[in-house]
Amino acid sequence: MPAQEQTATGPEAAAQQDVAAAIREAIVRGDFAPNQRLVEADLSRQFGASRSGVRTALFELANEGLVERVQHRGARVRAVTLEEAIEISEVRMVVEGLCAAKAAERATDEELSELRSIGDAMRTAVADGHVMKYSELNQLLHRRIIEISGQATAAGVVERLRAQNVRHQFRLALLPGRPNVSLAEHLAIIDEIGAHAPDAAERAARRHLASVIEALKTA
Amino acid sequence: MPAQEQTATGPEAAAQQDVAAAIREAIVRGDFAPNQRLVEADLSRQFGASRSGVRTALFELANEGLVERVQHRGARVRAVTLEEAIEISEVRMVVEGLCAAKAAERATDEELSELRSIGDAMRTAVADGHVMKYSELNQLLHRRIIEISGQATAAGVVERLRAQNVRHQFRLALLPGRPNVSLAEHLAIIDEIGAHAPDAAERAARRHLASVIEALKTA
DNA sequence: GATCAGCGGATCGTCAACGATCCTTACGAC
DNA sequence: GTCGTAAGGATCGTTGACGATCCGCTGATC
Repeated sequence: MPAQEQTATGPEAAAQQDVAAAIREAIVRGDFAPNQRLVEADLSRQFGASRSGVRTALFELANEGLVERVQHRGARVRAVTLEEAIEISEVRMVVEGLCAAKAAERATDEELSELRSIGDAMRTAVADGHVMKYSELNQLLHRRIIEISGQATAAGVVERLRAQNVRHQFRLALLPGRPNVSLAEHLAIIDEIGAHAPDAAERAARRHLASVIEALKTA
Repeated sequence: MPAQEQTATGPEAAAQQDVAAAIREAIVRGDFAPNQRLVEADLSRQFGASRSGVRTALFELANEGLVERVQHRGARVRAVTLEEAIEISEVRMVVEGLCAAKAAERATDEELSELRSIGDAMRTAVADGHVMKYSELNQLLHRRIIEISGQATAAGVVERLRAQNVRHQFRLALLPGRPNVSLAEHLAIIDEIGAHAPDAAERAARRHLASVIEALKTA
């Protein structure tokens, strides 16, 4: 039974509103290991919130698929299996494909130059071997494309799905040689959006996510 | 200020566990009008549950997108605009396309004959002008295809989205001439799944949902 | 030595009451 | 007549405590 006070980074000031956000971040950052039990009383002490707040937060996180809840047995961090990670990526593949298509239709010149500058930054990040930086740009690019698409529903769906397999996504970025493959696919997406070619943009986005799925399978 | 006890169909025996399900059903069935305020105390009396249970339920429904919550101002039934209904259908289009493709890969002979029998039932329902029956078969077909695809993640996403625009979906089925168009598209999906042709099945599913979107726009 | 009933601790689910916040209405000043 | 302001009511958010349920352990029995 390990001690629970590992996060010494000042969590005590959490407003009891967004205790959900705090717990979510802790899970995503890996402070809570998969399958770790999340006892309401402990969390309430740890985050300086009431048990009701923690309880509400756990319900919310359960709906997002980040924690599992069993009647009278409490909550635990949900461990996303490889099969689930693949399923999630498959859904992301088609939904982000849709967003890429709509982005290709709607993107303004200003937004296009922003995407291209992200692409340039990715290129240099890969050239310089900055894996961490590339991973951030990766997320940024995906997010911006979805925002540009103006598809709020799709944005919500993808956001929820993305939170569930950050762990797998992250592990992927560390594979040697992976950034090079990924970079070309990302640049292709940007090009097709820049050409205002919806179908081609969708295909490019799907090709990229399909490649992610393949990488997941062989990891 | 109208009286709130309109549902006389014995809601008082609701176990405080699934009060969420009861409220959800009431919203979907139209017992609660869009934008109607949902006051916790009233609901607790109406469903014979504690305010805590109602509160938890409202949080859950908010996460599903069926109700809106504002800080200190309570919950109300979320009114799905036409734009949102279109967005939802767009996401459904690509996700159900994915499911159709996977169903075409995995469907057993038994499952195929089940799908075909649903198709036959739809045909006769349209021929006999049974709109209600057709609408039910419509839902059943979509659900079964998703189940056959074995994509649990996609199933969850679609289920959540479907609950949000039942109202629009339902209004659509009542359009004159609509069932005939819809029927042909459904049969095409079944055929392509039966032919174990993933790409064609995906295209057929997308064609169908695209047609739904067009119908929504002109409604 | 293995199995099973009973007990105790731990944890969750529920409840009622309190405090905080916001909207509405009424009142007065300009 | 219009605007600003203050009281009142309604509703939500939070707290603390109680009861219900489940798991692990102990000890007796076969």
